[in-house]
Amino acid sequence: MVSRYERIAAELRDEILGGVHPVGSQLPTESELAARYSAARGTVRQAVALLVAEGLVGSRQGARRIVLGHARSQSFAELHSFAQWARANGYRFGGQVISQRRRPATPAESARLGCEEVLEVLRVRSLEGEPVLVERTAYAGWTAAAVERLPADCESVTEALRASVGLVFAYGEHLIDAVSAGAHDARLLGVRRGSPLLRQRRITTTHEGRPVEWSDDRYRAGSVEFSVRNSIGANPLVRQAGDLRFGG
Amino acid sequence: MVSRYERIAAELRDEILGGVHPVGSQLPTESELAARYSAARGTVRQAVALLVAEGLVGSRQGARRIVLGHARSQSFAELHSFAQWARANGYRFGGQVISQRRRPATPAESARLGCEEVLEVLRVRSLEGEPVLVERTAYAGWTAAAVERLPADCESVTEALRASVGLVFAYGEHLIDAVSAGAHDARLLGVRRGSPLLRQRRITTTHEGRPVEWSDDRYRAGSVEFSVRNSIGANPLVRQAGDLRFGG
DNA sequence: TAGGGGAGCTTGTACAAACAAGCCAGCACT
DNA sequence: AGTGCTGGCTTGTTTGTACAAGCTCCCCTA
Repeated sequence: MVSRYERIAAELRDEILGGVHPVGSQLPTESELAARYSAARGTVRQAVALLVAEGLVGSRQGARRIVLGHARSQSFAELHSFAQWARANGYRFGGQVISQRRRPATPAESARLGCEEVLEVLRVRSLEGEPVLVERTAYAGWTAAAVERLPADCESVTEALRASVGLVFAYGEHLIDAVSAGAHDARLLGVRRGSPLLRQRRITTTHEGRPVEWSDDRYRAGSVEFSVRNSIGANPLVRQAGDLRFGG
Repeated sequence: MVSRYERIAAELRDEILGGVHPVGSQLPTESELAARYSAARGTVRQAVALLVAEGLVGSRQGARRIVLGHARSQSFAELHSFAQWARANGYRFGGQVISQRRRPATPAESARLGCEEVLEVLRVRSLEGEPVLVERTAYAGWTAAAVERLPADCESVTEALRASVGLVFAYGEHLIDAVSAGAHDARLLGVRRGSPLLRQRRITTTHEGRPVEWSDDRYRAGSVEFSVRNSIGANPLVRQAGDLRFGG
């Protein structure tokens, strides 16, 4: 059972995406929406707050809310899992484990994952038949057995782990930058050495905040891009200085 | 005057950042917090919701809330404005206009900005004395006069426009990918041609949803990275397929 | 005609109350 | 020892009310 405010939000979102409320137009007031849906104003506020968080609608005190855009943010799962993202968008995709082995954790991994042994997995994933992503993942030791049981061409590791051992990836932190393709990456992706790659490093944790994996994903340039919407009120994406050695 | 829930959120955030609530520990319950601050439960919920949105705290129905991390997300202004971000983090920075001219809008610009003439500005920005960013911005025609009045070494265009003509950058949409440095970019940034660059294209609008600028910013690899936190509930960053020509 | 002052509207904040949904520890039972 | 269940605890949802803050537009005035 979805909650009332989620259903109202979905209905409004459909109206926006369907052109009932064009970009730049004003949304109905909270009172109007409350009357239309026979809901309390607070419930309508929750619904609209979702759309604001998605970047679909702009809001500020005193002024009517305005439709900002048509595109829709997708779910955590789609950002987290290549397979779920690709499937939700109707792409043909695949994946293949290139190598996999247990080894002691490096100091950095030990700090991030809180364990002494990791399972290192190297995967290549493809989109529409083209290899687009090299994924180097270190799984925390306590998950190694479950990961090793997965088939080498497992489409979605996220879903497989959830189904097999009930492991849920709940929170993630992502760092995004650009790097140059090394010889190995270049061969796996079928690009020239030195080509630009879009790198997404991420650490994922369970509901309890327990780290599960630390991954370094490198996308072939032009294959994938990240999109973020924000507003003056709040936004989640942050710029950070890299490890440039200044003054050197 | 900041609101009650924002002050409560700030206090809780300080406690988390100060180690009163270590990573992995449980936050006090809503009832406890409500009692401590003599506030209604709803107000406390608003405060905690802020921390959840920042990715600092994890939350799910039935279970106590858990502290997830120590780092804090910054504001829209810091993502949007290089100057505000750099200043807030204590970096020495600078900027210089390389070229600037009015010209007719390309079809793409016309569609995005909704105008027929744009002001094209090429800027280079530096961090700690090193050039790190090439910024190619197309300002909508109606802002051209105000932008042209700015000094060539204007530190923060955002702040200057706000101060001079009350123009507020309220909403943004950003696309992030990696590209290869062309000859021009390479010379401006002092890197070799073909080096990887982190590209952030963005469109910015006013409160009313009126487009102000369309910008293509290219960061030298290693100088800057983007960070995003998300949870299974909601997240704002989205992966998109680029313009890879499939099956070619 | 240009500008200032409100009036009314709209969103934001805060409180209170009740119930629903989900988690977890401890208990009883096998 | 392990398993299943239950009751209490905690967060999520919904409604209702009241007031504050900020925006818009109209009208009045200079």
